[in-house]
Amino acid sequence: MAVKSEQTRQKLADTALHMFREIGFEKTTMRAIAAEAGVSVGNAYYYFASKDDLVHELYVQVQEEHAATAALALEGSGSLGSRLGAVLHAGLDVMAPYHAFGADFVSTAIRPTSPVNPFSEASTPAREASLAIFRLAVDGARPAVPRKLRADLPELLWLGYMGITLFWVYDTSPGQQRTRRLVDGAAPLMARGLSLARLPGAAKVLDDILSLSRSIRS
Amino acid sequence: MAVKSEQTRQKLADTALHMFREIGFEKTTMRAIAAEAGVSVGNAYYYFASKDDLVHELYVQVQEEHAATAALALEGSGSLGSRLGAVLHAGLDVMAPYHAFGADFVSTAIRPTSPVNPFSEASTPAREASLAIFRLAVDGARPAVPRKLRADLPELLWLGYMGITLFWVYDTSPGQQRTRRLVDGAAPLMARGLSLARLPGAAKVLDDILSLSRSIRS
DNA sequence: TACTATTTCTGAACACGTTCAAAACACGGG
DNA sequence: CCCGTGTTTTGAACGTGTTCAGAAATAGTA
Repeated sequence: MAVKSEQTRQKLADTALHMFREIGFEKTTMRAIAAEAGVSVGNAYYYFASKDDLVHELYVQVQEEHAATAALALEGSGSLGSRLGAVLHAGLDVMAPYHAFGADFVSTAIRPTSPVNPFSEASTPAREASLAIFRLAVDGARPAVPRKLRADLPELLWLGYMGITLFWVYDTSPGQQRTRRLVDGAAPLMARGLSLARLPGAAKVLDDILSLSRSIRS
Repeated sequence: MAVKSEQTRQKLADTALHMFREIGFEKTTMRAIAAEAGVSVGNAYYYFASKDDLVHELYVQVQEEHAATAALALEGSGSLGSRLGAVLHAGLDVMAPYHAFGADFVSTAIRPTSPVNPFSEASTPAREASLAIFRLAVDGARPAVPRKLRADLPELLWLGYMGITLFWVYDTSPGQQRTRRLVDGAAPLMARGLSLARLPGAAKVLDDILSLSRSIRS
């Protein structure tokens, strides 16, 4: 029966995620996961091709949770700065329990061949969900974001989110408050920077940044 | 005799770096390095505490070479944009032979506890040398960089260099030409962006960016 | 029920990075 | 010459992620 199979898979995933959170990446060995889940090592590999695959499972779950809480925070409308801040803080909230795990996570995720890599094929659904959140934040902003930016901004913001996550991983301050301050400072700053689009001198620079980012992407 | 000891160490380092370049990180096993160098595995560990330590050796060497070639390119003076471009291109030149190795390198380097980590204690000399290059690029720029930026800019540029390296690792275009284009576009753009410091509207934003970057750093 | 095909599961085995007790070596002082 | 001390080197052993041949359970069909 397909149900039993799904149960084993779930049990493995749940056990792994729990152990990652509680005792970290290295101590969570495949043998330990299998033992804790009550199956053999080989069986764990029947469901997950690698330990990285289990990390991917964690990534997907965190991303889903982020999308959900962020969508809630984005109901109604507000300035781009405040909306961006809400999305970023929601992300930090969701990741918080995994901070100790962060370094190992990033080190795995950054490998282009890893399923955990945010740009990888395997991460497409998670990445799209995350991008959608930033699109929502941009589209619902009042005053509205300049039209010429509206298409590119979400992706750039998502990229910035990756950067902030990186900063967060390195942030050993209590409660990662430095990252919180970074978000509080950067979100409105970014929004105000964009309003420079109306200054004649700055508009040209902004245009160049946009066209560079477009030309690089292909 | 201390000479023989140093010879063994050198032989191991040379062998490892050569193998990293030729056959990649994973295939370069400690056993293979030891065999190729004509010593036992245990002996390799007498000189290098870990495989990461050997990667650190590579990092230091690449950094030294970068500092040397960049210093050469910075003789005389020129615009900040062109000087920045020269430094960045010099970096790409030096790293080029290791592009295939890049992913594994970054994945190792990004782990905060690794000796390869650019922010780590072990990397302090290499990091300082690299920072010095950017300081040189900024100080020798004509027209001169606005005074209030001169202190912070080198570190920010170095950080940007880390970002470009990350981009380069992911860049699978032939000869990493997309990264080359990125440098060609971003270097003058950055310089022109700074010249906005004189526009009254933009100056405030720039000030805020600076003070944010300062407040975050502590 | 009995036979086959498919899915699920097992545990031994492999190569890896790393550790360590002990061997081999170098060398100055008696 | 040999002893003793410190340095250098060895190779077996450990625990890890991963693989795989085959066993066990299940599903499907007659």
